[in-house]
Amino acid sequence: MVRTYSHAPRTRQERTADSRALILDAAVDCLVEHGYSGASTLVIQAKAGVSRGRLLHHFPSRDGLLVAAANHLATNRLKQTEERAAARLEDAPEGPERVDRCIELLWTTFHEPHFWAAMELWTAARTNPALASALRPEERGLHAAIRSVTDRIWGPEIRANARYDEMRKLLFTSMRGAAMPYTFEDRPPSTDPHVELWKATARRMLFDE
Amino acid sequence: MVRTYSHAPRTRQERTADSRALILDAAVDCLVEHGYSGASTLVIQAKAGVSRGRLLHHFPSRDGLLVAAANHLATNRLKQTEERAAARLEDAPEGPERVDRCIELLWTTFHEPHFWAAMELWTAARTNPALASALRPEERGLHAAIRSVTDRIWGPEIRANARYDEMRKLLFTSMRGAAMPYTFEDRPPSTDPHVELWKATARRMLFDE
DNA sequence: CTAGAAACAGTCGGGATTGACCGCTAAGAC
DNA sequence: GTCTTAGCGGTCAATCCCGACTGTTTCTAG
Repeated sequence: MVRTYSHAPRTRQERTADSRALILDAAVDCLVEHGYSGASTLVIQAKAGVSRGRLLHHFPSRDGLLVAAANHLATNRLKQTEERAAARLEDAPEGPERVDRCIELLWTTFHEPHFWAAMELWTAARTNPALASALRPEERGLHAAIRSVTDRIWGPEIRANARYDEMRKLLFTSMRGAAMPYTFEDRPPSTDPHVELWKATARRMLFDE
Repeated sequence: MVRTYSHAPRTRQERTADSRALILDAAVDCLVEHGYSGASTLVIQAKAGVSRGRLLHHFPSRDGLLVAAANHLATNRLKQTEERAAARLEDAPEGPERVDRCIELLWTTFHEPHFWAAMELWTAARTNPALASALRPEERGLHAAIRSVTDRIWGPEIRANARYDEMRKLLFTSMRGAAMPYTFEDRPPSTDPHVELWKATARRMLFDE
């Protein structure tokens, strides 16, 4: 069957950009919904609502598609975190009371779709060298960006603390480690006992002594 | 082709136990080598060196096999940790010097094959309810056991410390979180900068103030 | 000792997945 | 205006994987 293009006339650049974004968004969604092994090209193309030809034209191999999805995810994840941070930063208090708010805010970023998508990619990267090479530089940049966002969340006052850097690293890794079991636990992460632990530890590290 | 059994005569119980162990060990190996999606029943049966009939007789479905592999892994992981701990505990000093040794020992458990196998299962469990249900009780038991092993590693002196429990939880989750990026990083985990951070933090939590 | 079930061995069909491929349309260079 | 090529649409062959199934041997209960 032959079908004429129904799109409004567009430049090639626009078309390519649209197609890629459409497909990559779908790929990330599928990663979240079905996991790495369930994110087949067929499922992705269905989710994106594109033809097989269109998908394969832009991403000739599944590996390449998922590598691109990894990069796509990194930039999006950062953008989202920045927006969210900006939104919740306005009425944030200073001093010790700010600690609790910050920890709660940071903890939420560890059970969002983007986090799970990233985890799928990390896990898959362990046995997929192409994916690992793609992830390495991307995650480095992302990490630096995450750090700057985190710094803004905590605010200049806390950031000036001598123990701030240690606390930041410790909480970041601890939260990631605590988030993992929620792949199979179904209770709400917001009630995680670690939250209180983090609050107490952060307060002690920053304000005691 | 018809082939007579070449095995020495054995009871059914023994045979079943042998077959299951053989297959489950292979399944865990495949999980480590090829990841969850690469651990197909065909690959596992090849690794185990068993016929298709033998594999399917004991594990009629791939899901069931991987669920069983999860349980198998849990018990083995614990056993191994206990042995290792016992071996390295003998000449361990007491007091602050013990802290460094303990942290190094604990950190090694986060880049062993068993850890990666568990991570594959956790990740897969997120989009696989059957696996998630199997993991939940198993991990609960494992967690309790891990805790008791950890307690013995730290020793009674440190364990008596008021902040011990907080420190233990914090380090455990932080190590897990710090271990994840090593799916795509290829530098040696033993040089991870977090190690120094953990040592400093633990010492301060336990002995300062 | 004998029946019946467990413990295999090996084959096969159905379904899913991947990427090659052929053909067409429209964008953009000249 | 024409010509080249990017951007698709849709089909197909090859492959892989899972689990059903058939047949055979060994254990074990009675």
